[in-house]
Amino acid sequence: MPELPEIEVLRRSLEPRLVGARIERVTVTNGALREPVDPARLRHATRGRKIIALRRRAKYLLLDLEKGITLVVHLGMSGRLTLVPASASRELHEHVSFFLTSGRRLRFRDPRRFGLVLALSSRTLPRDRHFRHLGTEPLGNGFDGRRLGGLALGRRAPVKSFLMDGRIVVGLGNIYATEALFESGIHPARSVARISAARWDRLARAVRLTLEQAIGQGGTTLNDFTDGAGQGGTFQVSLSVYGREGESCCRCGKTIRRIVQGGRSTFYCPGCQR
DNA sequence: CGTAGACCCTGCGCGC
DNA sequence: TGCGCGCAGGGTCTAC
Repeated sequence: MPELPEIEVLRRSLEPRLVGARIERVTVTNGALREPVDPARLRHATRGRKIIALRRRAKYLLLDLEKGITLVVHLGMSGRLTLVPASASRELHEHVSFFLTSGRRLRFRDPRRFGLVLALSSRTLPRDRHFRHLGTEPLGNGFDGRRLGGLALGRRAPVKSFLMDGRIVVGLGNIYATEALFESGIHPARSVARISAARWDRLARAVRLTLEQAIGQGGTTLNDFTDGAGQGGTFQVSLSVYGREGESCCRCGKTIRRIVQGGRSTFYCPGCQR
């Protein structure tokens, strides 16, 4: 479900409703997520605290609480975080819920349980093992072709795998890595050792543009992504190649192909991408 | 060191 | 209609 644009859309939708709210009660109905949730620890770290800010790092949503605690939420593949009335009935796969003093409840639902909910010290969070090795933010100031090309030095990986490696650049998953490569006319299997400076520039621009447009359209809703109010996005209709195997390329008319890289589907146009 | 593959888990759509 | 299969937006660990 969620790559950088979806998490950013979620962050923006929740921010005005959550900042200033206080966590009153926490329930954990199934703590068997990517890492087991310790209900007592989670309660102790969050109960009674006010939410003071919402941030995003990579695909992690960060809720800063009073007294130096940050509540970390990752949606994995199928996670959803929504704000509902406290009295709303419990959904299937609603694993963790934060009841707020405002009479609402922040609901974490995640059928596949690849997601993550944990409380960390805000101060040491950058050094935490989940964050320590994360690469550069593609919407940040320092991100350009030069930086990207520099990070590729000494590597030979296919450019698609390189873009999806969170130690290099964060936030790009299967959809947006695929789309950015189409936008920049680069074949996904091309080795990063064989990409010119001009192409790194084009790629960095395409990454930024694709992510910004997706955010502007509320993210990509293929099956189930929604923002914090349950609203879906529309970027799926703007996808040029992702999920379009066998269709004609919107630019050149050639048939879009699907290959498998690192166990994931990659879609590309053999006419436009070299 | 960098890279490829297996694995975690549930749900859905497809072909038979 | 029911069943088995392959596939799905992420991340981590292992073996080479």
